[in-house]
Amino acid sequence: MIENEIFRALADPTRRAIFEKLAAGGMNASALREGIDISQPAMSQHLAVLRGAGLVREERQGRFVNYEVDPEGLALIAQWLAKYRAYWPARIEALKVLLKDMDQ
Amino acid sequence: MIENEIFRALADPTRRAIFEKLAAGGMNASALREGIDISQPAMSQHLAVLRGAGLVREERQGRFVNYEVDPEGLALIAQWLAKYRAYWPARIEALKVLLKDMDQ
DNA sequence: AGAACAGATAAGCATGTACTTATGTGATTC
DNA sequence: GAATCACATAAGTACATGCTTATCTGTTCT
Repeated sequence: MIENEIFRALADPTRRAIFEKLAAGGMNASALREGIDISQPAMSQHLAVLRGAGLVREERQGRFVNYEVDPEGLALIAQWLAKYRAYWPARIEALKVLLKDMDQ
Repeated sequence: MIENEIFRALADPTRRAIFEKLAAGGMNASALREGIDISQPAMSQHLAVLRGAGLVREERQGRFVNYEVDPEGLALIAQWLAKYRAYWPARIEALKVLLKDMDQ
């Protein structure tokens, strides 16, 4: 069940920070470390977890490995969230805006 | 940062099962245990975590405590997710449907 | 081929987490 | 008011997790 791995992956604040950074644009593991106080192996391990959850995907580029957000994982979160739409408060205007964006 | 507590709360499959059960309708802690093989203290602890994350709220009713989904937590997940809308694949039709619902 | 570099993997360790049993607290019933 | 019930809290334990240092793999450059 990958849903489990997604939530487990996002449960760690460091991993959410990495993911957020990647959302601004794909980059390699070394570039990702800049600004985040983290060792090389730790970053590698976090990326492996994010990758296993389908939140991130990698692509070898020479001796670098470029990482980028994988929409797959986000889609699964969206699906999970959609199950509980009956409870979303009407005041979440952000989501309405979002829907309009998607309808274009 | 409650965002952290939300994802940590949902990282546990038992807690997600509890939350899902509550989404079908509010009920007390004993009723929640039915069908889920879990001890009374464990259930109580899980509910405390879900409550701390803003995913669930409680209401004393005599010697029972009724639990129900708290939209607050779901709203925060939606907000988190909305930050990455640029990456949502267009094929998530479910969300479009959902937006139409909200526009009504 | 060998040095240098980007990154992954291995192994060990300290802390966190989910459970257990035991007990405490508040409300109801007899 | 004493027993009972619904639930919370305490304390202990086994396992998971995130880190560390050390080492390995794969690629580039001279």
